[in-house]
Amino acid sequence: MLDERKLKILAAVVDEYIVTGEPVSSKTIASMHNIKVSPATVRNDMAMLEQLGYLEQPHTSAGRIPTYSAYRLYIEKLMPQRQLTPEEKSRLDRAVDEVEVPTEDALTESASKALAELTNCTVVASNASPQFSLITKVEVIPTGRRMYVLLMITSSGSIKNKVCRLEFDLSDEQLKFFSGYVTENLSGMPVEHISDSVLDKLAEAMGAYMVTLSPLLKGVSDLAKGFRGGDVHLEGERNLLARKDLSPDEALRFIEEKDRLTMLLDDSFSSLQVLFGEDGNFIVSNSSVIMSPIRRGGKTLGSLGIIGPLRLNYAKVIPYIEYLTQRITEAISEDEPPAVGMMPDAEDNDEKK
Amino acid sequence: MLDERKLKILAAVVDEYIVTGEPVSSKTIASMHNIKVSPATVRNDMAMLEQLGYLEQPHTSAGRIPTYSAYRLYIEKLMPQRQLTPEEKSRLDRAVDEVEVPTEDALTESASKALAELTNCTVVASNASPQFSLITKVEVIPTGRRMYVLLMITSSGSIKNKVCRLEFDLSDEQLKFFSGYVTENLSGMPVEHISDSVLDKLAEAMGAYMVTLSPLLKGVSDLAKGFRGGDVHLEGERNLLARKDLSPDEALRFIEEKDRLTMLLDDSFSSLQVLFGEDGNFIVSNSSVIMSPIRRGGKTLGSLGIIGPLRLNYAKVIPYIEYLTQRITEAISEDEPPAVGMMPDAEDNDEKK
DNA sequence: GTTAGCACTCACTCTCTTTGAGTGCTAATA
DNA sequence: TATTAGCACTCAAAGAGAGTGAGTGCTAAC
Repeated sequence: MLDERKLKILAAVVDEYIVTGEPVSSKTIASMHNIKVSPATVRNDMAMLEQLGYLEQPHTSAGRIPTYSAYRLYIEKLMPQRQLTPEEKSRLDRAVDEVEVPTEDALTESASKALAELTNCTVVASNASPQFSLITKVEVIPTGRRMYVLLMITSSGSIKNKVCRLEFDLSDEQLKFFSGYVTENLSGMPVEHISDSVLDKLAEAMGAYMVTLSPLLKGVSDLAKGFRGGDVHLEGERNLLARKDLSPDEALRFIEEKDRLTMLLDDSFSSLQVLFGEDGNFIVSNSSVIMSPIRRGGKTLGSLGIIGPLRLNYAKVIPYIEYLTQRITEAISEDEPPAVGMMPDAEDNDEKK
Repeated sequence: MLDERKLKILAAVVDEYIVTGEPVSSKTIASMHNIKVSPATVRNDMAMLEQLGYLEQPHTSAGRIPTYSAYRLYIEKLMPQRQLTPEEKSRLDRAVDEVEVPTEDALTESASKALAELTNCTVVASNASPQFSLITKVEVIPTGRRMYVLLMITSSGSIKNKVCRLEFDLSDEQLKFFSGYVTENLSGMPVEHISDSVLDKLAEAMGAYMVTLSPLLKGVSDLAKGFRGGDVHLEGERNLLARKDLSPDEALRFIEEKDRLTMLLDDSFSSLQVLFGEDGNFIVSNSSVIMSPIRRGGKTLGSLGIIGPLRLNYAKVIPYIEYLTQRITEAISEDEPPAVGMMPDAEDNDEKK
């Protein structure tokens, strides 16, 4: 039913439409070097492709445009398989290699910037699963009268802080006790497990200190909440808003409600995934979202991808995304698993240059 | 030349235009209860006001719209003087009072949110002068093998952090030495004074430790740079982009280049200031920026205001801004001056309830 | 199975007309 | 002298045809 030529024609229509954004006519297709038949034949095939749901006409006397099915088929089978050029490769490598401290977060951030720049699209980075984000350390630092900065660090490399004001000044011992005790008890724990009940137990165990320190515990709880709920971060929002083929209203809404994206992503998808802004979902109409996972030890820690117009240069962009996520995946697994609850004590290290 | 009636008519035109966005006709004005003359008379006055540069016509057979001069006059003299209702007052008070730790930054942030919500405009908050942002504390915290979080806290209450990776593990003593030494030497210093030469001196003085710790000093320098350059922060960007009477392109550009706003603000303006998106400046055309300073000890620490359409409900919005900035100004000066370089030692404090 | 030929469709563009809100001017009025 | 009624005038905006041409589907010939 879908013989070679029809597929070739379909691919040509998609290619052409991606470039021009105009409905594609049989004449245009027939004039291509790799198509050796007349416009009339192309028309017949196009009519067939339309019946099969791959093409549609805005109106009777117009050319054809691809349907979502066409894009899906195109991405899966039809599009030209491109290799990254050495220049592209080195540009992408740079984004990964220049990161000083290769945590998941830092790598993703640097990669996002590069990707946004190279594709002129908006980059989407999701920290899919807070259950894989473990608490590494909790620290309290005095900063002025009765003011304390509470610091929480997670295994993915995120740091959040919060200023707490207490009723009392705390002694050095108290501070040390608190951070030591909390770190010891919480480190290695997934952020999303920090519930009020966990903290209540902690408070009980602290006994005498409790009254004094409870505002700090409250702070810990607030910080943990801040980490929870898969973050979705966008880079280069302007690229989305600036596109004239996307509705600014919808784009704005997407940016505001970006967190809802996590729900649309297959819970622990293990390879590249493409979503379209169709009917019901909240993705901008006429846009596509391409996401690729960042994995470690069989688990999907997060994902990186882009949102762009439906008529996107998939053949160019997809290899970028695949390469970057692969490099990041490598980078975080070749690094030793992040230390958990480590509290370096006063051991003298040799200091060779 | 500008008798009472003409001013009344001008005010009425501005009021009406702000509401409808359509050119205002003589008939509309004449039908208002506080105007007791016929359309013909209004027309005569309007012609006069046009000659004086307060009104203009989009085309011959249209009504009049206000010019920038008209808005200026309106804001200065003409607009109705409104008192805040008790509800409004309490809503604004809440934004200031609910801030747990009343630093300039935290107050401004909370106020921004409230203001954006109440006005449906985009809120602009500027931290005008980094020279008034003093370093309060620098701290290093170990977080995994050879990884350290560097923390910098300023007098305005901002906290920034950076992860550094070293070649060696540091002992507790080394860490303590570093943060103590750096805090001692930098605290009280304006962030913008942290230059490479200052740090070089510090490095020299550290002598033996230097080689080991120099990546940390580099980190300090990076952090200080991050604080520098008067921050302009926007809240509720969507309100700007969503407005149909403003160009999305320009709005986007404004959001991206928001920092340029500091240059347009009078260096140390001491009372409410209104800017319009005119001719050359980069402010969105047809928009107005209203900023009011936040001061302390005769110095302008920052400012808070909004950017909205030219046809803005000034009579409502300006009192909001004035009230909020005044409350913030009070809040930060009634608080004791922020402790500088304080490093609480192990002194036992009494712990009465 | 492919293609040339041809009638047909329909968005787009252009021009022309109509409409009506709003003005400026003039002459009458208080 | 200030105000107003009356009227001619202007011009953007909306609507109505008419013409154009890119593109199609169908049929019949190759």
